[in-house]
Amino acid sequence: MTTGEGELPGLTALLYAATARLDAHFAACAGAVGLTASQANAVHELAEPLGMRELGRRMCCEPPNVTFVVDRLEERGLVERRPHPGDRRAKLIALTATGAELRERLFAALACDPPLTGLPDADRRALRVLLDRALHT
Amino acid sequence: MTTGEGELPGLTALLYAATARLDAHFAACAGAVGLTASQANAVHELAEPLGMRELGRRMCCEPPNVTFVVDRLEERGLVERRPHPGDRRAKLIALTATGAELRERLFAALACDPPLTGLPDADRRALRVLLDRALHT
DNA sequence: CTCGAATCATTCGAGCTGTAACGAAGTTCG
DNA sequence: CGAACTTCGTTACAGCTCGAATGATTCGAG
Repeated sequence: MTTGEGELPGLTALLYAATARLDAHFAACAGAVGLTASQANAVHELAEPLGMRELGRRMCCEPPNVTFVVDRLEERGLVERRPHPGDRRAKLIALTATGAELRERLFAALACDPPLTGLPDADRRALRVLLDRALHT
Repeated sequence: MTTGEGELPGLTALLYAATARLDAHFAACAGAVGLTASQANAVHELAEPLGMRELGRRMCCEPPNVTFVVDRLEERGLVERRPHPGDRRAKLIALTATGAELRERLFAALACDPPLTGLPDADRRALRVLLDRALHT
């Protein structure tokens, strides 16, 4: 949550600040099309119909959460639960026409002025290398 | 939430992965002393008695949240609300003896094997520079 | 084929988080 | 002084998230 006392002061804070920037941009784009961040996360992943479980995997969250978010999207007519052919337990979540149109607008908003774009490519590459190293040690 | 389509693929994911690592360590340390991450965040900041507002500022969250978390800590006898001398609106949140002892154990846990420690100092410095640059552009 | 284990989605309970609105207390200014 | 504004903490409400438990279905071992 804060420093963690062990790395040089500031690194942790900088990492949190960077992800906060990313979150803010995503949430702002979601809000611009009338969605919450979580709902937008789901819509974002629904390029094609997915089972609840697979959708949860791609959204990086647990199944109950997917149920909750899909409920809200279904109430608004943006997605529909379809029976899964060949597995009567499972369901396929698919965007409706309205949902698909909204997904297009979401992507358009996301492409507009994303964070970290001011950083030169060389720096971005260096950042990737360092973060990758940090995560694999 | 995910890529954001505009930076090189992976940078966003790496940043989220890094902060997830930090969160996981903090939550694990909190759990080790019987606290949730938010509760531990509050305890962490309570080096001295603070007003609700100031505590919220340091925890990086809104006032209602502080009320909620302090409620739980107070129920467990880890903190107490004291009247603020000189401002009858405000309260001072202070650790009890039990709370202070638990805070010590929290810090001990946090110091034990923190993330990103395997990274050489040079890399850490480079990371700081790059993140700082990314945030100020 | 049948019974037990695994998997799917859901529900429940708890906690976290924010915005809006509130009453109480302090501050400012005519 | 007294009215208007601000600030303090709280409450109410809505949404997000997870772990545990549940019922339905599928799969696998014998």
